Amino acid sequence: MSAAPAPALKNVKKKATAPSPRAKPGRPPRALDQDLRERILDVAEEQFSKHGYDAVSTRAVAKAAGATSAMIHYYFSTKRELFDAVFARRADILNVERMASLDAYEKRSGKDVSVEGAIEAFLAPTLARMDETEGWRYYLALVAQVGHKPQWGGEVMTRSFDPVIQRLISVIRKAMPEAADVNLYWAYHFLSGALLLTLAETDRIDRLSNGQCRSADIDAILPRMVRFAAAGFRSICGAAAK
Amino acid sequence: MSAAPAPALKNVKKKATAPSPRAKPGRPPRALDQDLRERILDVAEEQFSKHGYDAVSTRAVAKAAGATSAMIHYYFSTKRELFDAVFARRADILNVERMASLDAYEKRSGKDVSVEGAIEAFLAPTLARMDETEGWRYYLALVAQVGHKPQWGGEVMTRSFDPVIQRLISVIRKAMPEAADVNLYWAYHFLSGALLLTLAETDRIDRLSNGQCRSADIDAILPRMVRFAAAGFRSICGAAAK
DNA sequence: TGCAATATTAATCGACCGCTTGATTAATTG
DNA sequence: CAATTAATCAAGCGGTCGATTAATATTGCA
Repeated sequence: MSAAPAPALKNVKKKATAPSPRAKPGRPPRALDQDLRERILDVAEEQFSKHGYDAVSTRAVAKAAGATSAMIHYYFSTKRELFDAVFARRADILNVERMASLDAYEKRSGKDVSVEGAIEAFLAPTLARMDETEGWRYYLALVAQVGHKPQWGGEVMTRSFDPVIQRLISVIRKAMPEAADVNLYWAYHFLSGALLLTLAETDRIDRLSNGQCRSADIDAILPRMVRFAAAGFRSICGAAAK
Repeated sequence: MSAAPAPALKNVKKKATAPSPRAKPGRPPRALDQDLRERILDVAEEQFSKHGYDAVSTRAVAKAAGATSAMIHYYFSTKRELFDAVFARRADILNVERMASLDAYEKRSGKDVSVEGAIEAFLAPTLARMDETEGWRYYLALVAQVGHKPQWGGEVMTRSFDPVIQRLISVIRKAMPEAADVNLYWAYHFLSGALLLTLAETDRIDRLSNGQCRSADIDAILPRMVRFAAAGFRSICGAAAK
């Protein structure tokens, strides 16, 4: 029997949902670190975003966080679980905000729900984060990558974001009661693509437009994206659509 | 000095444009391969598409192609050049088709150029390929990944696809002479995102819509995407846009 | 103070990485 | 047939990968 508690935890292999080494206080014996843990998450977020999940080693994350690679496995067990933690951290924040934004819009608009209003309520919280911190920009670019990553990328996205998307569509449906579901979903698919490419913040559009568009210029993007998508929704979901 | 010709070629390091090991017959000594080379490209295309560039090893490509890893470096020198070869192969085909499609549309529509027509001419050749072979589907999903890949992803996309995009915008401009360039470029940005997410063929939309949308159903996608994007272009580029 | 849980490290494991080497095979041409 | 050269392989290079281990340092509470 080993005396080390952490390996003991690992040996039984993530049994239930959270093999977290956090203070699970039968008796909280020590000021749990929390600090290094967050630092690891920050660094992993940046590296995954800048280079992609597969191009980043746990060693590289450890070094940049000023820790050893063993610490990463101590707090997160596997590289994949480290990624999941990175992804979930801000997804939870974002989902709360988006839901609240949609709720607020629906409440204040009463029966006068508009497609523009719903889409704006959906997009604004996310895009606003791009103007906030580097960390949020790293995270959102990571979301864009994951959304186009084969294998488990799709599952991560579905698990994290589908509920709020269904909520968005339900609000839009109030603005267009005659719309067929298939068309609503296809329209969302197009909107989603536009959003993800924006979150990626590659400077493709900057170069293509010879500097006339700046991919970080949220104030320019948000109103245009709202109008673009709303017009798109109407054109394929509206009464005129065959 | 080594007797082996291939390493000798490598030692001077890709000097000019094409260090192709093809028969450059001062005296053609053997029935040049061409066969294995294509097989390697096919396999690399599939693996890069399915797992991502960084998750695929040259050894894995070699094994799946029924060759040794040395053969990959013999034909392509480095992993990155193998990728570039994979990417360029079908990009060249696609660009010729897209240009021809836009030319043909402009010619046959005369002065009655429409936004819908231009966008259709731009999208149709690409989407049609998705119904053709597995190879094309692998390739197009790879394009979607690269378009959201940090670091050198953006440069690869720009180098390969920017000319035909400028051509598209020039045709659209004929349909909307009053449109400001900034708006045209932002509108294309949104269209591009929608297209890339479609090419990725993750089945996110399939699950989200509970099977009502199928991401492989090009006949359903093309007309909707054309209408969606055209309405979007008009809404932010049109005379009504402030 | 002692004890048990947490936090951390250095060392290590086997597998795999991109890439290179030296040699061999096979086709072609003079 | 001898010279030439593309095509191929088995083996190996130095290095990194994710993950584990055993030992130790630190802490909070009884």
